[in-house]
Amino acid sequence: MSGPGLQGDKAVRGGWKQDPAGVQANIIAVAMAEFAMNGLSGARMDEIAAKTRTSKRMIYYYFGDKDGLYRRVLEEAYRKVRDGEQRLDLDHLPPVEALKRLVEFTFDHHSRHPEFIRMVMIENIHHGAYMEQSDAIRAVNAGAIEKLEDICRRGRESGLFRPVEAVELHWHISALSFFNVSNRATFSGIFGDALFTPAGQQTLMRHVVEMILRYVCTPPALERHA
Amino acid sequence: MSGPGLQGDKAVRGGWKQDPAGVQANIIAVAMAEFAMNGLSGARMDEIAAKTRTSKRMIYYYFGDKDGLYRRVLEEAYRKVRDGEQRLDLDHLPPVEALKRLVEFTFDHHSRHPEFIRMVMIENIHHGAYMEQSDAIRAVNAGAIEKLEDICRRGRESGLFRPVEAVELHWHISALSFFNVSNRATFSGIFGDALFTPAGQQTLMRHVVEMILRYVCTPPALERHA
Amino acid sequence: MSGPGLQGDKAVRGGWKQDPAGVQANIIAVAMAEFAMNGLSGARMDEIAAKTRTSKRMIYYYFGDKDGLYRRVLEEAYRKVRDGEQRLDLDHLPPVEALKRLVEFTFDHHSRHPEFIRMVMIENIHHGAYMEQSDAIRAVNAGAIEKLEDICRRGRESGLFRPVEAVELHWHISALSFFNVSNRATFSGIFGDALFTPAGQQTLMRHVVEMILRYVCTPPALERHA
Amino acid sequence: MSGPGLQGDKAVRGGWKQDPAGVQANIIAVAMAEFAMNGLSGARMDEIAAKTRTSKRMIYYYFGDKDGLYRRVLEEAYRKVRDGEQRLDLDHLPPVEALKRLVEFTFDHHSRHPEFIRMVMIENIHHGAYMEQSDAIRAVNAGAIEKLEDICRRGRESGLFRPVEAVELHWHISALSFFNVSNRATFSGIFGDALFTPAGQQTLMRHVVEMILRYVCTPPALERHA
DNA sequence: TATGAATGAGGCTTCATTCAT
DNA sequence: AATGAATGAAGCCTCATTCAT
Repeated sequence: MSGPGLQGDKAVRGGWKQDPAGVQANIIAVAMAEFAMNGLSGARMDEIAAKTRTSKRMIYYYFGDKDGLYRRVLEEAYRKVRDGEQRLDLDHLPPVEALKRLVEFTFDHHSRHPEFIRMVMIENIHHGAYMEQSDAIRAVNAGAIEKLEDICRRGRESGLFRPVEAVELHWHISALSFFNVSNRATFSGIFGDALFTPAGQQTLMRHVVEMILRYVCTPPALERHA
Repeated sequence: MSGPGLQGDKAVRGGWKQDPAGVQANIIAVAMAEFAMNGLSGARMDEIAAKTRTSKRMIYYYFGDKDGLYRRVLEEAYRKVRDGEQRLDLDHLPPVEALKRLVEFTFDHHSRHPEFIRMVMIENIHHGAYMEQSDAIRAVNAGAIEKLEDICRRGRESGLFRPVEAVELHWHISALSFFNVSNRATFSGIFGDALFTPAGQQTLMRHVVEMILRYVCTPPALERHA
Repeated sequence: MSGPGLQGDKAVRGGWKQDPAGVQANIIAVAMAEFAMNGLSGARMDEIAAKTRTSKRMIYYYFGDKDGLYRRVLEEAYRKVRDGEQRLDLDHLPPVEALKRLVEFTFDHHSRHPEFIRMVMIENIHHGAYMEQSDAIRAVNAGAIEKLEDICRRGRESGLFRPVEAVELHWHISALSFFNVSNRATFSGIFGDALFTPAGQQTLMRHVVEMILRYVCTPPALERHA
Repeated sequence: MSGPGLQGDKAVRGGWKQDPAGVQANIIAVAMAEFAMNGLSGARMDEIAAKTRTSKRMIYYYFGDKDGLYRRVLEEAYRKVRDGEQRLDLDHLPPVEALKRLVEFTFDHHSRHPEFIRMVMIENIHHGAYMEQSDAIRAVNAGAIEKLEDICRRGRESGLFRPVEAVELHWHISALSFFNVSNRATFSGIFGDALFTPAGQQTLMRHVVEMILRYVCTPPALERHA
């Protein structure tokens, strides 16, 4: 296999027509859509190649094989989501407000990035085997709970929060935000889609925020933010 | 064409060697394990047949094709889980206790039936397309929230519960119980598996119960059950 | 293979419920429709059995295997058609009239028995291999040209006909009558179906009669019968 | 998906080892023999592939599936036959001679191309369903009766022909020429093969020509050409 | 005579991947 | 860097037929 050397993120070079970074980005975007839509074994290399602006050969050239492509797409999915989270600036907000904002953001962000949710679902179907092989994914997620740890610390210091583990709190927030997207099909298939209309989602988000706050806050906080 | 008609649930008659119901049950059990393990396109009919006590041909005889088998397995997964829930007797418990028991049961039950969780994940990967075709699945799930509705009603009548929608409450309980199993691989891959040790799971369950109760109960309730 | 003994054409016996001859006739009728519709390899034993008033096992009991059933169906197809021809009484007609009637009858009869035409097409697709094995079919067709021989003889004796071979004349009549049914699909697909409307078919039949008469008759005959 | 785009008719370029046009032609030739021999459902893709200079996979690459291959083979069969007809130059002959030549050519051509006859038989067994889907086949056959129309017009203008429809005349010629090949097996099985020996065929062809001429010509023509 | 269950062989098709230029 | 042609392994499914009662 004669893979490429280093493919920097630098795009178009000089007056060339070639654009390795752009081609790779295009492949990844197309592949993410296909994997998210059909799963790992459900996605077809031919289909991916056809929707690409380049050829099948190039996919193998850049990513080695289907698994390599999948791994890279999974990495990018995490990267994109974590990048989005980085732009949240909560340091200047009081802890309750900050937590409220974080939950709202997570709930909304997940619902706006179903491909990410689906990539994670797929990775779980595969028992996390690909993520395990990828240092990049672990690196990308390293700072995922720093924000929450800061909020928890500040909340506890101000006496508004009970002592709760940041990781566990992240688990709660994730569960509610993730399930909302991941299980929409089956849940609405059984119980109707009232919760998934725009109005239903808004209410649901408010309630999720409230649930988290009621869980974290010492009793008096409830009155202030419900 | 060459499939069987309706196959009653009556199993072995007299000293027969033939046992249609048993053969079908065996196929379904094996197939559930394979589908849960590998997904719909990931599962192999050959593999399923090999692990069966019968032959590939019989799978097609009874279930038509791979999709037909999958649909039937999905049905059975739902049926098994709902049957388990039916055995819960909460009517004699006061509402807070009943809700506590229901949440614990759900959390525990889901964690004890990962194949069910995985079948539902897979069905969601497929956008709920197979469930949509199955009247049986809708029928099986019809009574899924009756218990919860009863608890909510009793809780509100006794003044202990705020008014909450049973379906939405079911959503919250499901989200927390489902995510615990469905996303275990990726979550522990990123944040470690502390939450998934036996001790971690017990703590988590307690916290999930508390989260639900804090959400549902009018303030004084918290002291009584936290 | 434990085939049946003699299955006489005698139908229902005494007060029995069983009716071997009727069952066989039913099977043959169904099978003829299926073979005629789909060809030998295209027809499905399951499909045939399902449309029968009996079971698959009985088909094998009576006819041995698929080929045996096919052979028997082919025999019956020939028998039915030749039986129809026997009912034509041409002896009392003058030869030109008799020939005219025979051609009209053949053309019409073929068009009314497309299953027969299709069975013969199918047998030709199979290079006549099954007919070759069947003494019954040869026997059934033995007298097929006696009528025509008689007409030719009478025509020639009366000076109205040129000397023509009865077998060859049969060939001409068959060709025109057979093709009309056998190639209807492709011919009308290419050239439209004007020739196959009721009006078109009537004209065509008149022209076929004329063509045969012009071929057979000494010149003056034309004026009399065109 | 993974099929080729349009494959130009340009064959081998330079010193290539690859030869798409040649490979396709080879597949078509082999497939035509197999389909003609065994029918559509009777033909085996494995058998076809084995007799090919390439692999089964390439058949699917170029033709999609068995039906696609069959359709293409049917197209080529029609194309080959119509191409042969195009090479007939009848414009310079007087109409009676031209018609005679055309009938002789058709009779002979059909008997020299039994695969074509068998493909058309098979297509009729399938009720013309594949031809219906193929614009190519309709296109190929578009000009099939132009020659005959010209002959009829010239014959009528010279007073030698009665007015006859070219399409219907084509039907008569086709019927006699087609049946000669299509029903040879059953006809000779019943009536012997005297008509199908070389001598028998020559006589038969003369008689078919005579039959057509007698049908078309005004009376005096008969003496000149019988 | 009758029937549902069972079967092995073989059919068609698709997949990710590599080659040749 | 790029492309159409080519491939082997393996997938799903169907068929005529027989068994057991």
